Amino acid sequence: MTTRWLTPEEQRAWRAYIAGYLLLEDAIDRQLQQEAGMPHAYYSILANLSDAPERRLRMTDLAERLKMTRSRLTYAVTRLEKDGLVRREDCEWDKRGSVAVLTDQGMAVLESAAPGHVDTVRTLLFDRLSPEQVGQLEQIFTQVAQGLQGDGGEAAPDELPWRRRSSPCSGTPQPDDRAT
Amino acid sequence: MTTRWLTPEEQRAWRAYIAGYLLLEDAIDRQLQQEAGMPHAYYSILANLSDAPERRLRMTDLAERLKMTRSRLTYAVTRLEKDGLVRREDCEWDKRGSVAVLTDQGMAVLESAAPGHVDTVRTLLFDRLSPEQVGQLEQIFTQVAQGLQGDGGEAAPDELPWRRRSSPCSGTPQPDDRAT
DNA sequence: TCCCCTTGGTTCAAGTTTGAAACAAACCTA
DNA sequence: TAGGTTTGTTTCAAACTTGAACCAAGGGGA
Repeated sequence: MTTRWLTPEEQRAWRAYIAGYLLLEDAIDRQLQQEAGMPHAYYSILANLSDAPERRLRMTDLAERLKMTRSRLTYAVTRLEKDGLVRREDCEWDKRGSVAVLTDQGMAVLESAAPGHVDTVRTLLFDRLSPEQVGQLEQIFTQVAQGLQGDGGEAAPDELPWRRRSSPCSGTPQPDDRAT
Repeated sequence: MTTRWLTPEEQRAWRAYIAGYLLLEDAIDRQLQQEAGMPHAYYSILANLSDAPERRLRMTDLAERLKMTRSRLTYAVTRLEKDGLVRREDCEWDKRGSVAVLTDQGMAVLESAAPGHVDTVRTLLFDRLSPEQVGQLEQIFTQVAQGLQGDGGEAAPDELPWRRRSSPCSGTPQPDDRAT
């Protein structure tokens, strides 16, 4: 099949997208590095844990939510643990498991960094978009993400027995926020 | 000033965007790594050079176009040079300068990798978007990027004398394509 | 129960990225 | 034209990411 190249419109969109997200991620990374001493991905780990029940999540769950590889997460959590922001605990009913828990210190760091981070995201992104564009952005990337993870199947996450034991290693999502 | 947190709509958009671009970049990187033995950023270097007049560009110009730091580019070009895909030459009228040139071999590698890459971008992104969404994507990220580079001022790049000497170290943009 | 296959996590080496120097050439100004 | 600043590029160490092993432990099934 003879390659279907990108149309001029697609090329422009692609270029704009690449430039935009590179600049945006760069700016966010720098801001967080300066004000919180960690890259965006690490901040996201803290933010994600803070939203989870009991501030704890199993490594694999966390990795999946953050779209990180497990080894990357292992490395990151090790660093955050050294900094005292996260603690690792064993999962009781699955001896293979490891649970990352946000410490009080981690929560404190997160709370002190959050305003600056949110402000950056707002200033650099949302303040420049109309409400309609915010909706379009969500719609576009939701479609893209679905195609990329849905591909695998993602069996409906219905009642996996161990997810409900009284003292869960990980919990279920929750809409709260510190902006990723 | 008391932080203006993200609205629910903004939160959803932000989360979708983060997940989407992480998955997308990951997929693109893996595809290129497998089929061309290099990450997306490196492919972009080749693609960008191939579009430039005489397939050559000064390091700084290249870095700016690709939104890369200079040191990152230095490292990348050194690697590509080892692979024989790019060659470095001295800039004649500015002895500080260094020019990256795409070799024939580099061009060949690029051309063999392009179809697969474009196909990936198309399948994962454009085939999932309506024509309107493609336009929205461009518009949104153009606005974002403008805010991020325009901030610095970016004095109108009017006639810098050396840019026009008969045998330019770098040239001017050009709309052609191999999908970044 | 004994195997074998899958799953959850970590480890290790190799490759990349970052940011802060270090240099050298080009520019400007007095 | 000497001296100081800016610009173009590389270098270096430290941090981060990747992917391929590796090591349990869990889950069947014969």
